[in-house]
Amino acid sequence: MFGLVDCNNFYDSCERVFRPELEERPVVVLSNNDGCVVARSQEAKALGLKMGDPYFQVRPLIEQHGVVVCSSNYELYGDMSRRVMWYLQQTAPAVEVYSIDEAFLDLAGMTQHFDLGRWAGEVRGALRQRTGIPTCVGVAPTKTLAKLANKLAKTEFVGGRGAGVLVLSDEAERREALTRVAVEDVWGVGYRSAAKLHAVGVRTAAQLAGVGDAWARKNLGGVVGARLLHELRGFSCAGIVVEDEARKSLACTRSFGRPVTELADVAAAVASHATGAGEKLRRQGLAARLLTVFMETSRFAEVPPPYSFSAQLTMPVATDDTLTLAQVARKGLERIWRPGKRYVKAGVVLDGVERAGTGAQVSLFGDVGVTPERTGLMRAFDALNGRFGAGTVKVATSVAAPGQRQAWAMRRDAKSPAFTTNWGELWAVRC
DNA sequence: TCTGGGGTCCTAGGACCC
DNA sequence: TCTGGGGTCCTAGGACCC
Repeated sequence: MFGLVDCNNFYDSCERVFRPELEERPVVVLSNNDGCVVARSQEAKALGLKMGDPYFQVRPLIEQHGVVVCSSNYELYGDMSRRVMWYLQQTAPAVEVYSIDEAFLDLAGMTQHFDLGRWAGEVRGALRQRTGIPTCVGVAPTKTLAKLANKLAKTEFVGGRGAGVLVLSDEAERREALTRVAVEDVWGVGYRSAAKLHAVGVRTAAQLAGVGDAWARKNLGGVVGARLLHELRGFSCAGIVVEDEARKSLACTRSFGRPVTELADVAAAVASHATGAGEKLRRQGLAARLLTVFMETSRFAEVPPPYSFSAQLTMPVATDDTLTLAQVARKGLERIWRPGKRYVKAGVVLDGVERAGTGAQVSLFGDVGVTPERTGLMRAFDALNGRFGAGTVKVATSVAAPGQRQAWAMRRDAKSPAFTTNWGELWAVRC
């Protein structure tokens, strides 16, 4: 059996833990650059605000109803997520951290000894008490069914019914649950597949489970579709994946605060993203062999495609060295640079990720990349930024010329304090 | 004026290799 | 008349997830 623990309205719930005055009010959290709505409280959902709505479009509605607006505060959400995941890891035999607000639990072997419904209820209660975050739990024989059970548990819980837990333990319960979920709400059925399914009259998860395997293979992404049907029918096709073993790529990408036309500005952003990517690698003890640098123009402007330009470079040895990554990224950027365009986003993506130090090839030319001096330099770099704050030490090319504002800097006008990760922003309690 | 960021998996054609 | 099979690497894009 698999469990799926999913935090309710996660970003909103994180804000409410430290700002209880937001309780029962409509609240939205915006993406970087205050671009889109990415999280909504129940009250905000009731007003018709949708995931992904551009802020500038829904602003009148937000102001009309006095909706509280938060810029995204990933330091806070990341830290709250770690607390939730840590507790789950103390509690369940194996945990797959699926996203910032969700985890799959491997409950194999617990079926005979525990009442899983009761156990899941205790986990919910403990999480609420220890972290302040409300959750719902689905339990079922496959991951896809656990997601589906979670969805039903959440719908009932929000509607004032149910305990926030649903266990699908036998065939009758499984069949009944499938009839209550719309096909577009099944995990793995997106916008495109839903349209195809509607066109042939498939409306519910139960009907989807009954379509022919051949049809699914042809129309739902080949083997991906076939697996989906098996999982809905109760045959597990995917196990628990412990996160660290699984990481294959890693990225740092950002939209600019406003469109950028100069190479120096895009190059500064790219150097900053290469720095960020190097920090992520070292934090996780990883090194990468492939680096992709890309830049994009706006897909919403009246300019024909292409919108995206990228170059992938192979490094002689896997590296986690910021200066090497920044140099390689710069080389790639020069290769793809086209003047006369308004760029809105750039990024660095690392592939060919491996454990640092293991399996790393030795370069024929000896001194490429990993020297003790450079390893020491990076250690000092991380230590200084850790002690005195991110960005204390930077790559010079990422810094704007004296007196100039960074053309590409992000907008975050309504960010809450980093209540749990910054000494200067700790929550103040008056007695 | 203003439309996120970080992932996974899959496909496909051209260049190039043996 | 007749021109293989099996790879990797690169770029690009589609579909899906949270």
